[in-house]
Amino acid sequence: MQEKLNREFDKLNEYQKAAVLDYSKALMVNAHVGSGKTTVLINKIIYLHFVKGVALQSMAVLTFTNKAAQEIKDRVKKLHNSLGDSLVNSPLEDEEMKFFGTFHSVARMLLSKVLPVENLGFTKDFSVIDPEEALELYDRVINENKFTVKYRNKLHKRLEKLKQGKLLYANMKNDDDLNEFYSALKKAKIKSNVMEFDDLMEYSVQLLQQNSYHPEWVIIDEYQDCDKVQQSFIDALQKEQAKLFAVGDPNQIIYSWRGSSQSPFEDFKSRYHAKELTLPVNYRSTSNILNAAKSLLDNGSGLIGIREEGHPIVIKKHYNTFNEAIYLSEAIKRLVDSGLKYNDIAIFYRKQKQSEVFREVFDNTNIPYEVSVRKTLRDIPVLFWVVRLLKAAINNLDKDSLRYVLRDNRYGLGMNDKQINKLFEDKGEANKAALNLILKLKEFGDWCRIRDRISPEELFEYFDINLYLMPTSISFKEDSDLVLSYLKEIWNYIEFTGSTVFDGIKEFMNTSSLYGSQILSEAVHKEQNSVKLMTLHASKGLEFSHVYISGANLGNIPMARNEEEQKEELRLFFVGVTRAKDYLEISYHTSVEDFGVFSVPSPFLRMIPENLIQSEDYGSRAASLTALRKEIKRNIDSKKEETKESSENVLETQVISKALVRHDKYGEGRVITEDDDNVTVFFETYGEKTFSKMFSQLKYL
DNA sequence: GGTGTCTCCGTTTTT
DNA sequence: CGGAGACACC
Repeated sequence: MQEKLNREFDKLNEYQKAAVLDYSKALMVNAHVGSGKTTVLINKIIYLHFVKGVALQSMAVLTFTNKAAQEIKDRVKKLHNSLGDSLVNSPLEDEEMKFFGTFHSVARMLLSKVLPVENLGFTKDFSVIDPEEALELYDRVINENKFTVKYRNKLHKRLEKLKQGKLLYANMKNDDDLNEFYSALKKAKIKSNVMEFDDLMEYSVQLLQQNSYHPEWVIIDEYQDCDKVQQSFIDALQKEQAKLFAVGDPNQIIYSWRGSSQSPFEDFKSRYHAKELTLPVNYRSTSNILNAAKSLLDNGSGLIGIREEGHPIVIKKHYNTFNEAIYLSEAIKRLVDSGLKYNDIAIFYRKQKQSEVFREVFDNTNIPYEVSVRKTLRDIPVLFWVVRLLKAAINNLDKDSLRYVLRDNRYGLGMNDKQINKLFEDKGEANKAALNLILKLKEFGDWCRIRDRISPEELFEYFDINLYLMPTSISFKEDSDLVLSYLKEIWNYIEFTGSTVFDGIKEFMNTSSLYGSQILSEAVHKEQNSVKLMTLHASKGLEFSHVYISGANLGNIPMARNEEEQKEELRLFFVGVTRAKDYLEISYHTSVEDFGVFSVPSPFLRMIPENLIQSEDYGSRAASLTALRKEIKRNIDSKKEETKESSENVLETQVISKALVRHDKYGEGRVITEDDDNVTVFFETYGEKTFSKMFSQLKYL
């Protein structure tokens, strides 16, 4: 056993090993990009468990996404079982990792299993509602109390601001009842026994502070993304007693816009007197790519590469996204012909909207692709309807779900609010179908209790679900298959937890909004061998052999804003660049229609040293090079006319000539000639030098 | 209730 | 710039 462990730890490099074998009370691991962060985390857990004898149940392992949590659990399980001496250790059960999960799922677990949530007015089987269910609740509370609330379509944002003590639409002529609404909402949530995502964190922090629970170890993945609430959650869990282990990369802070600290690492170190270790070795990228990435960092010297030089970074100028998409579909076909797989290739962009053109062109050119968009149960209406039906069945207090089931006109009964209110008040002509459904919902608990075994099919029949799916409709087969496979998913869970059908469904439904998208992602990822299209944000944590970053224009990457936000955009760009293992291509467009985006390459491109770059003008091989140039110039000029006032700096540096400039290496010099692409500068000590205009780091004085 | 003017905001997004 | 909503006025 000990030998096996040693062999396992010997696979690590010296820095990784130091982080794993450290036994400080609080340790922060500064894990550079591609340095084996997750491997260290897994080995740390195994080390603590087997060497230091810490039970897995007494570790809280916190991640941001379900995907990361699942990966950690899978890998710990695998490593644990491969090390385990079958005489001493039995295979690892999921139950032992019950405090491994996202911040929200661990908070929920604590609230429903450990902490006295009753003190706040909830019961242990409260359910978690997603933002859209919350919106239904908001509507109901506003209507019931006859509140005046303006800007209803931005209510979620307004509430968020309110919680931060700020106001959206601060200059409203006549105030509305937002504050009153907010306190009424709090009460309504307690009455319906539901919590929103934020409530999970807020309430668990509150109760943790008042009660004496803490785990032995708190282990945090991607610490740089912690927002203030998550930090106080860690603090409340730690309680000056639990030991801490956190990994993260300050160069990859890309979510501070939702309220993470500006310097999470410094905060952590001073708060917990934490020791810091570094993982510097990047195994992922060629040295050209890694050096380009380092040039984007303030202090990239800590990052060490081990790979060969590789292909230069290609920077391509395209007329617009459409032209680029055509070019890419050809390029991708060539790559695949030469042996690369579609899923080795990814295209990143700043905004979801940018994916539309790629989809269209790839559809027409038969390139298999997959776009990462947020998918929830709500994106499959039939499943969402069934979920609401089951929620109403297991919780008769959940009037919002009942309303949804009755109101929905595709699968439900298509009733309006007036009719539903009448039904609830026992007035007027009763709708027979509705009464029948309500009766079934009420009796569901008893129906479950008097049976030992219930199959998904029996449940399907009990509610006459076929009837609601409309057997004559075209989508009937598809819909009923979806429902049945979803029910089977629930039954797997019931079997796994060993609970009764009723309790199992209840537990599953109460948490479905926390894991909803995860269930779907497997269905969505059926097409494995496809080109992946995603936003730069979504690319974090992934890697691909070939990466194309599209639309590196000023106003897009970065979206021109204040300095602090620009720094974050640079880190976002850094994240995108460092996803590439072997080949990186970055494009910018000369014709841009988007509001706020300019026909000018991103200033970030000029930060990359020229010697790492191969700059290509797509279409320059065509005969009409000059025509194309002229067209591009016309475009830039017309855009300049339009936006003369709004954009000062970057445009101007390209208009001034015979100007005094400074170069990092050659010092001060004077511009001699300059055209669309190049600048020739005379330096006192070095003579004449010509630079590519887009990428040289000349400063105009 | 209809119409014209004014103001604010826009992007990224996990749970 | 363009859309959504509030507000003022008829």
